[in-house]
Amino acid sequence: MNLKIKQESENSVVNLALDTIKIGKQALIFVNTKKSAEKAAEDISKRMKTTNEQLEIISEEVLNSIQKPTSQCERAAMCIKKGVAFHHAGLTSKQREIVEDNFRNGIIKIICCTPTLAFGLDLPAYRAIIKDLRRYSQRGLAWIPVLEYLQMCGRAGRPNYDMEGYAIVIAETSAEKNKIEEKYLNGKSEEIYSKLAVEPVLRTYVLSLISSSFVRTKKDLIDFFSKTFYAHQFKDMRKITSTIYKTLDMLEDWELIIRENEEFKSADAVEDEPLRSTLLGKRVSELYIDPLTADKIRKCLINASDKKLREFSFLQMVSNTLELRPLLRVGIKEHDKIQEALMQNYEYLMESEPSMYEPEYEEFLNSVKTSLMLNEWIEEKDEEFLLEEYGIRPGELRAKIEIADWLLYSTSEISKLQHYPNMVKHIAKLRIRMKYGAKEELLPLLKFQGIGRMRARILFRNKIKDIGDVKNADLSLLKQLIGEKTSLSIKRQAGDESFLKNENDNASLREWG
DNA sequence: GGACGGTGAAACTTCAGGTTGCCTC
DNA sequence: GAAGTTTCACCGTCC
Repeated sequence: MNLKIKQESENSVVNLALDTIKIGKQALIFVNTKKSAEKAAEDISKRMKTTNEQLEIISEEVLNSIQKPTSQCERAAMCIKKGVAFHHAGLTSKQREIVEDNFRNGIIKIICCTPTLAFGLDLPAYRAIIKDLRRYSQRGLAWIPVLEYLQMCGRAGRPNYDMEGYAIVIAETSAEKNKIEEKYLNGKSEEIYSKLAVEPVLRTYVLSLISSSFVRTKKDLIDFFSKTFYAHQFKDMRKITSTIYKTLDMLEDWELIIRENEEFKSADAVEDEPLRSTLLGKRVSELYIDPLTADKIRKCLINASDKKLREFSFLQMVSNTLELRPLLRVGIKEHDKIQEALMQNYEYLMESEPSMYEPEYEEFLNSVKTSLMLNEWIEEKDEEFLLEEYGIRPGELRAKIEIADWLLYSTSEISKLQHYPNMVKHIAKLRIRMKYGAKEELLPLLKFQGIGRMRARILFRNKIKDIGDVKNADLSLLKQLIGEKTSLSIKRQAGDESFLKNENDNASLREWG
């Protein structure tokens, strides 16, 4: 099919976007990095002359969706004012939601996005414009899987609105055009491979089968796997069996399962060997963390018994797990700085530092950087600071916090089972601090509903530091500091009923630890 | 002569995403 | 591999 697109600029993506808007339609533009999503959105928005009231409102909303807007928020807001948005994992979930909703209702015309939008989310557009079919990988730039290409094309055409939809792939050269035609337009999509073979998945699965008593013997376990898609695809049952045996050995080493009878131990051939999970194994399976992570936590707790601990200790421990990957990367120029910070915190490490010459050292340093970043967060550094200093965007920060929190909770649970009850309190505090990004001194104030790190800090600065202070505080001062509604609410939560007029306010103090 | 500023080319650097897990109101 | 960023040499200007 031949499209005639007016060449308003040198940039074919911009031209396509402008043309789409001109014919009154919408487009999704797929690119391969967050940065280029932002750049593309900016380039297009610069060419848009008009804005409207609705867009102004959405733009404000996006700008102010976190307490203190970051440069990313400002950039997003600027674009949206012109009806163009970018969308990637660096936006907060609130911002992403705003973009998605307003694309659906037609107010936003163009979204420039990373592959986020190709999967899962149902966001169709008249045109799906695919700018990049190659993406950076270990071996340089690599062509993306055909399946992914199909996913992106699948966004073209909105079932209830348009009779048709177009997927447009941009090729820079004719050689590229040929390659794209051959690989994507006429090529076959890849086979789907079972992910069960991936080690972390396999060991998680094996543990869960045992701890839920779904399988009771080695034989049960092998039988189970022989019926999976993995086995069907892989065919070589002998190899699978040996992998599973190795997994069992690991789980036993990690004290997550028990092989009940000693006599079975020596004889691998005996398939009736009963399998049972330990108490720890059962809990780990319920917590749904990687058994390897659970083992790391357990060992760190043992190590920690004769150590001084700080927030950094826990943050580094949870950072250096598969769950938290990808970690923040230590750039070439930061290397010395991070190394130095590590030296300063060395005595607080719960795990032992790998040798500088081991391959895992790089990832270890990354975990140090990641934990330093989380540490800054709980010291009340704002998102813009973290973006500038650590290159982490608000959305990514939130994602990391959520996973780290879950791992901290798991650590707390494991320490209960392993008889380290004194850890529990520390971790509970740390979790709250991480949730709010607040220093320890704000903890009492954070118990109030409607009070986050910002308001708590304001109150604290004005010598209102705990529930008692709130109770005794002058209401007019409170109103000045944090507004009328919140003031009345926290007065009530503090048990000071003397001002009470607002019967509808049922907020009560948050409870924890 | 030297400090400063602007310019452009060369040298570096970096690069997508995300499901459930738990509990506590 | 390519886009974006930093570095650096070079040149002109002003004091």
